[in-house]
Amino acid sequence: MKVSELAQRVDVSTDTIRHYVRIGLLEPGIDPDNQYKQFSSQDEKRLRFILKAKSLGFSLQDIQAILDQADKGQSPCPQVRTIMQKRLLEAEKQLQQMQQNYQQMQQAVQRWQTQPDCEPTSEHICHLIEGRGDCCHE
Amino acid sequence: MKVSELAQRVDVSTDTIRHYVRIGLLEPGIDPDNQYKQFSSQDEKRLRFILKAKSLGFSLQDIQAILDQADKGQSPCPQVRTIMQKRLLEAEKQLQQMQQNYQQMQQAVQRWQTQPDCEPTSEHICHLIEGRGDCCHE
DNA sequence: TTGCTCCTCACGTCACGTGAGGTGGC
DNA sequence: TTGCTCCTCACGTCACGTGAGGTGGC
Repeated sequence: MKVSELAQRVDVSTDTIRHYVRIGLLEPGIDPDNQYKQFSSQDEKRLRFILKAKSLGFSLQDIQAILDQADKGQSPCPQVRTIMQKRLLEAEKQLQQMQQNYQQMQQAVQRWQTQPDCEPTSEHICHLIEGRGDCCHE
Repeated sequence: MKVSELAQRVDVSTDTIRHYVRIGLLEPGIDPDNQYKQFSSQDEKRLRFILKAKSLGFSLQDIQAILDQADKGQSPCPQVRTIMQKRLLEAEKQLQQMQQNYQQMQQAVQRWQTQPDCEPTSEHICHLIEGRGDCCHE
């Protein structure tokens, strides 16, 4: 099948598929007459696998390594477990970081509700961002 | 002061400062003799402002717009409030997304604890990623 | 002269998205 | 011929980090 058909079947953009081909995750056949890519049902399975792995937090590089291993006929499972551990730790840190940031943002918005708008001075650019306290009224 | 001194004082890398200069967030003077950048204490304040704004979730583009407004002598506060609303909503969505992903990752790891490693087949690349059920032992 | 700092390109990161410019299929 | 799809560059996104190759200061 052609790019657009595959794209429809698995519900991704043709650009995404082209990207995966570009970086070697997918290797479709090529029609020698017109250079059109020919995707087999194996390619479709491979693509679905890629998307599933992505949704579990693997990077495209991770997935490349996993597929390489499997293509060699060896079990990718040990690698999968190792990488996932790493990604899980990273995700935890990121999540905590995001939660902190989010709280800070919320708190800022709350504080700002009782603060007026002010003109910038040579000392302060924006009192909302720079901290609490009043501003313009000397 | 020179790049490295400023970098030390506000605790960022010289590369970060150079980046901000490159995109116009900072506009230090330049020593005509040696092309060295000369940062004033106003530049330092500006940099501290940038970092504070960043920590509140503003993008560098946001900050550029805010600084432009303030440089014109006008109050950046209304803009600041508007942008923050937008960023807050975005952050909320991202946070929820990350939380969902994180849960999925955790659940996957749990399931995998009772699943063995298996060789890839023409039908399956990695049963861990592809779903539940057993694999190799037909 | 040595070792440190400064400088400017220019490319890499991550996972695509987006033109531009050209071709095949019906 | 028209309108749609396909193709390949090649650059943009975000906030820097990282060489490479060269220069100033002490």
